[in-house]
Amino acid sequence: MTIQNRINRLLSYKHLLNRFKSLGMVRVFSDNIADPLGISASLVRKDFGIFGISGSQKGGYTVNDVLAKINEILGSNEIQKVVIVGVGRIGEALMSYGGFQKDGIKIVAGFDIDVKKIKKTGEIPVKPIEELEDYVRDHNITVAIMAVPDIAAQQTLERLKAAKIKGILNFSPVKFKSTEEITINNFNIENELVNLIYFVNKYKKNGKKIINTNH
Amino acid sequence: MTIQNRINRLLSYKHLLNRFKSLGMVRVFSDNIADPLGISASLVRKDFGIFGISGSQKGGYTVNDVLAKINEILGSNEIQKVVIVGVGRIGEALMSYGGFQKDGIKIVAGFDIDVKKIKKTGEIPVKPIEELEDYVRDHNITVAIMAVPDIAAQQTLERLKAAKIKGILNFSPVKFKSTEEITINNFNIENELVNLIYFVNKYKKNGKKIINTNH
DNA sequence: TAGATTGTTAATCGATTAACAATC
DNA sequence: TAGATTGTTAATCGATTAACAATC
Repeated sequence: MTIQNRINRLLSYKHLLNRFKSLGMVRVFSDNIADPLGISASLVRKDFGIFGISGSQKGGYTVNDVLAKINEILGSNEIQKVVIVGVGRIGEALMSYGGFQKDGIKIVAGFDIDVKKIKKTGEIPVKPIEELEDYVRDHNITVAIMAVPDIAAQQTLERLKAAKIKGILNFSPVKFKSTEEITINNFNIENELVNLIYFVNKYKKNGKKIINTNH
Repeated sequence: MTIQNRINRLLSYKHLLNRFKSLGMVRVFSDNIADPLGISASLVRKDFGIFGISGSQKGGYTVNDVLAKINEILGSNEIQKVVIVGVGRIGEALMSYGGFQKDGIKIVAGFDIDVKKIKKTGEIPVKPIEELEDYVRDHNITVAIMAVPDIAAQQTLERLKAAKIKGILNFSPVKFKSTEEITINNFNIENELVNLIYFVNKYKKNGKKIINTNH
């Protein structure tokens, strides 16, 4: 989980530094970054060190340099093409959401088993699921979002595997395990809700003041 | 983060034990649970110990007893009422999703600023945002799902705080920090995607066979 | 130079696992 | 009893933090 934490922090650094930048700040010290994020300055410096971001003992880190380096590391400069399988309400919501662009992510196509969903026009086409494999190969896609109902989950996974997809963000209620061939990150809403409810109702109630970590 | 991990594991145990049960299994050993989940039997026993689930050295744990205890711990027996603020595509998707029931969670109302979304009929009513505070007080709601666009996020948070909501599952693209008064779990799709893309394209590419942890 | 910050090593902290005594 | 599993303590492992030498 260490890499995931580090990449998540990198994103936090990016957002914070962009805000610093919009305030006109040019240079920052590790403390300036650590404090708002509630982590230690050592960790910021260690993260930077690991990713080859260096500063100076005099003036800390240059905001623009750090941002450029982070974008380079995260690949936000090239466009990362992603497909969505399952164009229900969640799939549609993600397709119409414009916020991925700033991270260099572009949803290039949707796929669905239901012919009524097929749409050749519009910004993002919706294609029949049968075309997934060819599309993924022809457009060199490695990552897919899976937003299908539980009964379709297993079958969809097989299709994605057959298409040689390497990473799946899985919104279906069925959890799947990663293997060497395919990385699957499960986005399980039920789990999150149960967790939160437990925390709020059971744990915090006992007069304890535990602040949750937001993952 | 320890509690969250433990509760997540409790949910995994629950799902696995339900499958064991459907196969007709009556008793299980800690090994039987640990292996499919890829954790150690010690951890299973430790988790059980912490939550007061006990077994016997002879026959391990009784499936039904463990399930009953887990449901009790998670509060899945009583109905946990949750409201949704922001009835866009994601909000609607969650409202129409029937899978929360098995975990004892019920979405009892939606709230929106847009009068066109208001709906008095139907299974789950959609009310004007102005009624949130009264509703939350009258129905003793502690947890809310926030599914609003970024521009509405800050304002919505203020309303939820004013309504004395204790826990928020935040689907908006704006991250918020938990405080002592309110626990906020951010469900940030962009982060997840950037993470996954980095992992698949950059990290795994180097011939390394790292299996992701699915959180 | 004196002061302050980086880069890096050592210490801490917490979660998970291994080991094993107790016990059925 | 012998064998196997639980419950629990000690060891390990990894991530974060503290400390500090190097350096601007």
